[in-house]
Amino acid sequence: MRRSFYARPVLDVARALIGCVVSHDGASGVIVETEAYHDSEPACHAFIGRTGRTHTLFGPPGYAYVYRSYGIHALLNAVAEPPGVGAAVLIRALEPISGIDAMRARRSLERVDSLCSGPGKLTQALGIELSENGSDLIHGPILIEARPRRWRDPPVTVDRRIGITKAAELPWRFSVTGSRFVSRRPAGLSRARSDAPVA
DNA sequence: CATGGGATTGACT
DNA sequence: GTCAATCCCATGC
Repeated sequence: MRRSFYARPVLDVARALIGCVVSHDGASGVIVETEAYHDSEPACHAFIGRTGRTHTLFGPPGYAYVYRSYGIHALLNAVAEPPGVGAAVLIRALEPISGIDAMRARRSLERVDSLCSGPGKLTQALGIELSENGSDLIHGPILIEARPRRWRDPPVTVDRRIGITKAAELPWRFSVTGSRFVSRRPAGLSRARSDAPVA
Protein backbone atom coordinates (compact mmCIF):
# COMPACT_ATOMS: atom_id res chain seq x y z
CA MET A 1 0.00 0.00 0.00
CA ARG A 2 1.30 3.45 -0.86
CA ARG A 3 1.83 6.22 1.66
CA SER A 4 -0.77 8.35 -0.13
CA PHE A 5 -3.36 5.80 1.02
CA TYR A 6 -2.97 7.22 4.53
CA ALA A 7 -2.66 10.90 3.55
CA ARG A 8 -6.44 11.31 3.39
CA PRO A 9 -9.19 12.24 5.86
CA VAL A 10 -8.97 9.77 8.72
CA LEU A 11 -12.58 8.61 8.30
CA ASP A 12 -11.82 7.58 4.72
CA VAL A 13 -8.73 5.71 5.85
CA ALA A 14 -10.62 3.95 8.65
CA ARG A 15 -13.24 2.78 6.17
CA ALA A 16 -10.68 1.77 3.53
CA LEU A 17 -8.59 -0.28 5.98
CA ILE A 18 -11.48 -2.72 6.47
CA GLY A 19 -10.52 -5.83 4.50
CA CYS A 20 -6.79 -5.03 4.37
CA VAL A 21 -4.25 -7.45 5.84
CA VAL A 22 -1.99 -6.85 8.84
CA SER A 23 0.99 -9.13 9.30
CA HIS A 24 3.79 -9.33 11.84
CA ASP A 25 6.20 -11.97 13.11
CA GLY A 26 4.79 -14.98 11.31
CA ALA A 27 1.06 -14.25 11.59
CA SER A 28 -1.54 -12.23 9.72
CA GLY A 29 -5.22 -11.31 9.65
CA VAL A 30 -7.81 -9.30 7.76
CA ILE A 31 -8.92 -6.09 9.44
CA VAL A 32 -12.61 -6.40 10.38
CA GLU A 33 -12.95 -3.46 12.80
CA THR A 34 -11.45 0.05 13.02
CA GLU A 35 -12.03 3.37 14.74
CA ALA A 36 -10.99 6.87 13.65
CA TYR A 37 -9.39 9.45 15.96
CA HIS A 38 -8.69 13.09 15.05
CA ASP A 39 -7.08 15.97 16.96
CA SER A 40 -10.25 18.04 16.62
CA GLU A 41 -12.14 15.82 19.11
CA PRO A 42 -11.29 15.11 22.78
CA ALA A 43 -11.21 11.31 22.62
CA CYS A 44 -8.05 11.57 20.49
CA HIS A 45 -4.71 11.57 22.31
CA ALA A 46 -3.60 14.33 19.93
CA PHE A 47 -6.37 16.64 21.20
CA ILE A 48 -3.95 18.12 23.75
CA GLY A 49 -1.40 18.96 21.06
CA ARG A 50 2.14 17.77 20.48
CA THR A 51 3.71 16.01 23.46
CA GLY A 52 6.17 13.16 23.82
CA ARG A 53 3.33 10.71 23.57
CA THR A 54 1.54 12.29 20.60
CA HIS A 55 4.65 12.99 18.54
CA THR A 56 3.98 10.03 16.24
CA LEU A 57 0.36 11.06 15.66
CA PHE A 58 1.42 14.43 14.23
CA GLY A 59 4.12 12.90 12.05
CA PRO A 60 3.85 11.62 8.47
CA PRO A 61 1.09 9.11 7.59
CA GLY A 62 1.59 5.38 7.16
CA TYR A 63 3.45 4.85 10.43
CA ALA A 64 2.43 2.89 13.53
CA TYR A 65 1.25 4.62 16.68
CA VAL A 66 1.52 2.02 19.44
CA TYR A 67 0.75 2.89 23.05
CA ARG A 68 0.06 1.09 26.31
CA SER A 69 -3.52 0.94 27.47
CA TYR A 70 -4.49 0.36 31.10
CA GLY A 71 -0.90 -0.51 31.87
CA ILE A 72 -1.34 -3.88 30.22
CA HIS A 73 -2.14 -3.89 26.52
CA ALA A 74 -0.37 -2.46 23.48
CA LEU A 75 -2.82 -0.89 21.01
CA LEU A 76 -2.00 -0.50 17.30
CA ASN A 77 -2.97 2.53 15.22
CA ALA A 78 -2.17 3.64 11.67
CA VAL A 79 -1.25 7.34 11.48
CA ALA A 80 -3.35 9.18 8.89
CA GLU A 81 -3.66 12.62 7.25
CA PRO A 82 -0.74 14.88 6.26
CA PRO A 83 2.09 15.76 8.70
CA GLY A 84 0.93 18.34 11.21
CA VAL A 85 -2.51 16.81 11.63
CA GLY A 86 -2.83 14.46 14.63
CA ALA A 87 -4.98 11.59 13.42
CA ALA A 88 -4.92 7.80 13.41
CA VAL A 89 -6.99 4.68 12.88
CA LEU A 90 -7.19 2.22 15.77
CA ILE A 91 -7.07 -1.38 14.52
CA ARG A 92 -9.65 -3.08 16.75
CA ALA A 93 -10.08 -6.61 15.39
CA LEU A 94 -8.75 -9.08 12.81
CA GLU A 95 -10.00 -12.24 11.21
CA PRO A 96 -6.97 -14.55 11.49
CA ILE A 97 -5.56 -15.79 8.15
CA SER A 98 -2.10 -17.26 8.71
CA GLY A 99 0.18 -18.18 11.59
CA ILE A 100 -2.81 -19.22 13.64
CA ASP A 101 -0.79 -21.64 15.75
CA ALA A 102 1.67 -18.84 16.56
CA MET A 103 -1.29 -16.69 17.61
CA ARG A 104 -2.65 -19.49 19.77
CA ALA A 105 0.71 -19.87 21.47
CA ARG A 106 1.04 -16.14 22.16
CA ARG A 107 -2.56 -15.90 23.41
CA SER A 108 -2.63 -19.25 25.29
CA LEU A 109 -6.01 -19.77 23.70
CA GLU A 110 -7.49 -22.09 21.07
CA ARG A 111 -10.66 -20.49 19.70
CA VAL A 112 -9.85 -18.73 16.40
CA ASP A 113 -12.64 -16.19 16.72
CA SER A 114 -11.25 -14.97 20.06
CA LEU A 115 -7.61 -14.66 19.01
CA CYS A 116 -7.85 -11.13 17.57
CA SER A 117 -11.33 -9.91 18.58
CA GLY A 118 -10.15 -6.77 20.35
CA PRO A 119 -7.37 -4.16 20.06
CA GLY A 120 -5.31 -5.61 22.93
CA LYS A 121 -5.87 -9.17 21.78
CA LEU A 122 -4.62 -8.69 18.24
CA THR A 123 -1.37 -7.05 19.28
CA GLN A 124 -0.72 -9.94 21.64
CA ALA A 125 -1.59 -12.47 18.93
CA LEU A 126 0.77 -10.80 16.44
CA GLY A 127 3.52 -10.15 18.97
CA ILE A 128 3.41 -6.37 18.48
CA GLU A 129 5.14 -4.39 21.22
CA LEU A 130 5.46 -0.81 22.40
CA SER A 131 8.95 -0.52 20.94
CA GLU A 132 7.37 -0.56 17.47
CA ASN A 133 5.77 2.82 18.01
CA GLY A 134 6.80 5.01 15.07
CA SER A 135 7.68 2.11 12.78
CA ASP A 136 6.83 2.13 9.08
CA LEU A 137 3.67 0.26 8.08
CA ILE A 138 4.74 0.14 4.43
CA HIS A 139 8.13 -1.53 4.92
CA GLY A 140 7.52 -3.33 8.21
CA PRO A 141 8.13 -5.01 10.57
CA ILE A 142 4.41 -4.41 10.98
CA LEU A 143 2.95 -4.59 7.46
CA ILE A 144 -0.45 -3.47 6.22
CA GLU A 145 -1.24 -4.64 2.70
CA ALA A 146 -4.08 -4.34 0.21
CA ARG A 147 -7.26 -6.37 0.34
CA PRO A 148 -7.23 -9.95 -0.91
CA ARG A 149 -9.58 -10.41 -3.86
CA ARG A 150 -12.41 -11.87 -1.87
CA TRP A 151 -12.33 -8.91 0.53
CA ARG A 152 -12.65 -6.37 -2.28
CA ASP A 153 -15.94 -4.86 -1.12
CA PRO A 154 -16.95 -6.09 2.33
CA PRO A 155 -20.29 -4.88 3.78
CA VAL A 156 -19.45 -2.31 6.48
CA THR A 157 -21.48 -1.20 9.49
CA VAL A 158 -20.85 2.26 10.98
CA ASP A 159 -21.59 3.00 14.65
CA ARG A 160 -20.17 4.62 17.77
CA ARG A 161 -16.69 4.09 19.17
CA ILE A 162 -16.18 1.78 22.14
CA GLY A 163 -14.68 2.35 25.57
CA ILE A 164 -14.40 6.14 25.53
CA THR A 165 -16.17 8.79 27.61
CA LYS A 166 -15.42 11.86 25.50
CA ALA A 167 -17.01 12.44 22.08
CA ALA A 168 -18.67 9.06 22.47
CA GLU A 169 -21.55 10.08 20.20
CA LEU A 170 -19.46 10.26 17.01
CA PRO A 171 -20.18 7.38 14.57
CA TRP A 172 -16.51 6.72 13.87
CA ARG A 173 -16.35 2.95 14.27
CA PHE A 174 -16.31 0.70 11.19
CA SER A 175 -16.80 -3.05 11.19
CA VAL A 176 -17.53 -5.86 8.75
CA THR A 177 -21.27 -6.42 8.96
CA GLY A 178 -22.08 -9.63 10.79
CA SER A 179 -18.47 -10.71 11.35
CA ARG A 180 -17.95 -12.99 14.33
CA PHE A 181 -14.38 -11.72 14.66
CA VAL A 182 -15.23 -8.18 15.87
CA SER A 183 -14.71 -7.09 19.49
CA ARG A 184 -18.37 -6.30 20.06
CA ARG A 185 -21.38 -6.58 17.83
CA PRO A 186 -22.72 -3.15 16.86
CA ALA A 187 -25.89 -2.07 18.68
CA GLY A 188 -29.07 -3.05 16.86
CA LEU A 189 -27.50 -6.11 15.26
CA SER A 190 -28.00 -8.54 18.10
CA ARG A 191 -29.16 -11.24 15.71
CA ALA A 192 -26.28 -13.19 14.29
CA ARG A 193 -25.92 -12.89 10.53
CA SER A 194 -24.33 -15.46 8.31
CA ASP A 195 -23.65 -13.47 5.14
CA ALA A 196 -20.15 -12.32 6.12
CA PRO A 197 -17.01 -13.71 4.50
CA VAL A 198 -15.70 -16.65 6.49
CA ALA A 199 -12.25 -18.15 6.67
C1' DC B 1 8.63 14.00 42.59
C1' DA B 2 3.34 12.48 43.42
C1' DT B 3 -0.84 11.92 41.42
C1' DG B 4 -4.71 10.48 38.41
C1' DG B 5 -6.59 8.66 34.34
C1' DG B 6 -7.22 5.60 30.80
C1' DA B 7 -8.98 3.94 22.75
C1' DT B 8 -8.88 -3.25 27.76
C1' DT B 9 -9.26 -7.83 29.17
C1' DG B 10 -10.46 -11.90 31.79
C1' DA B 11 -12.31 -13.73 35.90
C1' DC B 12 -16.05 -13.87 38.68
C1' DT B 13 -21.32 -13.06 40.83
C1' DG C 1 -23.79 -7.56 35.21
C1' DT C 2 -19.08 -6.02 38.43
C1' DC C 3 -14.21 -5.42 39.21
C1' DA C 4 -9.06 -5.51 39.60
C1' DA C 5 -4.66 -5.68 37.22
C1' DT C 6 -0.84 -2.52 35.88
C1' DC C 7 2.15 1.26 33.80
C1' DC C 8 2.94 5.12 30.83
C1' DC C 9 2.27 9.72 30.41
C1' DA C 10 0.71 14.55 31.29
C1' DT C 11 0.11 17.62 34.79
C1' DG C 12 0.93 20.13 39.03
C1' DC C 13 3.48 21.15 43.17
